[in-house]
Amino acid sequence: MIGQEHWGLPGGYVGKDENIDDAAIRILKTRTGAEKVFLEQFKTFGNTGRSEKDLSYLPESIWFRQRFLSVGYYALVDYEQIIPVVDDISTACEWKNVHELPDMMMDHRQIYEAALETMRFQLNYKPIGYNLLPEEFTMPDLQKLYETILGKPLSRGNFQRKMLGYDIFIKHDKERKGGAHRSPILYSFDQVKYQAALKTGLKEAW
Amino acid sequence: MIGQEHWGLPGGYVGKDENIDDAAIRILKTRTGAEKVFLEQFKTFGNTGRSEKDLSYLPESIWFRQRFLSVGYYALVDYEQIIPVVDDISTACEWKNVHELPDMMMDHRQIYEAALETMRFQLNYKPIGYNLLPEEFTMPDLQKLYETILGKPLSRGNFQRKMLGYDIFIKHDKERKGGAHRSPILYSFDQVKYQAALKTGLKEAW
DNA sequence: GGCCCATTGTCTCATTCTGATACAATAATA
DNA sequence: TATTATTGTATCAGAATGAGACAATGGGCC
Repeated sequence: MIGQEHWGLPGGYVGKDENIDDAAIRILKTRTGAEKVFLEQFKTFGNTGRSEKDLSYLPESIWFRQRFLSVGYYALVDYEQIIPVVDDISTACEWKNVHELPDMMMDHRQIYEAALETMRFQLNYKPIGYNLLPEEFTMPDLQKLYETILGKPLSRGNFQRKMLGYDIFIKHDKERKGGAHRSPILYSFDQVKYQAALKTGLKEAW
Repeated sequence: MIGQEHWGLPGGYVGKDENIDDAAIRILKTRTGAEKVFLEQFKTFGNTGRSEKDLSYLPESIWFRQRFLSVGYYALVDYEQIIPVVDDISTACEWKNVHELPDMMMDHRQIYEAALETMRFQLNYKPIGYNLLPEEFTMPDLQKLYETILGKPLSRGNFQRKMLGYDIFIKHDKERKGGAHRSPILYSFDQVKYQAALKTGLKEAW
């Protein structure tokens, strides 16, 4: 952020004649190039005085000197395929490792944590992996993805049992060779079932 | 709503120097008198053209002719203890039966449905009942509350087993007499455990 | 080619959770 | 005292979950 030593989460304005969901799609596309990925609103942040510091040296017209709301959205993308793009008010834009997050401006840390919490929670109800894994992947691949998001290890056997129980995969008749051990079976997502599961959810509640 | 034949959900403006959570608390208090009840943000609505009708006969300054966002909050209150209060731009404000909901302005129907969905979902993770039931209540009372929210009947025995398993109640050594049948046992919420369950959630996820 | 090792697929077992149902307890009433 | 409606509680089968075992397999090594 120009004139600030702190990083911030990427964001942008909502156009006066733009739906907020469309704004999220547009901003994601502008800043990352990503399209048609999982993108969901999770929470709106609207505390006053969100910027603790004295910002009077900045022009009054700048957004974070006025009253504003941040409608939080999070997206799931494959970071290797994404090149972050700087915007007008920033000096840099890049990926950061979640285990080495720098200090962030205003309440962005809190926003990040709310997004993470929502995402972990959603993991129980919505399938993930499409767009995050290659077209063909193995169960250990998928498990690593879940473990990364949850930040903790999962039991192999039980993970596989649970996932396959969801019945959203297409099993291929081939394995991925490589490594001095048994080869894992390759799967793809069954798009029809995957999309259906996204809508109806993986679990019933009551 | 003045000049409109349709009803709307109660709402209000956020002050320029007011946190949105505080605004929700204030508006709830103003319109219902309720304080210190369960009140939670669930979703933000920001489509353009949310009012389908031609509103050009109204002054441009009126809020729903301009661009606006609605940050949705829902509260749980005992409707017998609440008297809805009219605001400046409305002609009436009253309770409606959810099974006989009138047509609502703009996207308020959608907002209502999102709130209901969130609430039903949360039922699995957060205890409810405090402020909605009298200080002392029975398991059948609580079950009726759940059934009302979920809109479907639940099995008696299993409901009781599950609830008591949460261990958030204080069991009293008395029953509520009345009716030609066995008297149900009276319970209260254990405030410490109840509040703890509100924070940590009733279920673990992964 | 035969042996070893790391990882994977799959099975089993015990525990817990859930849905369905049954039955005994109890208060009001006749 | 018998009847009835509702409640408290137990039981049973099935599903879901956590922990662990074991066989299968591909590559490296000799």
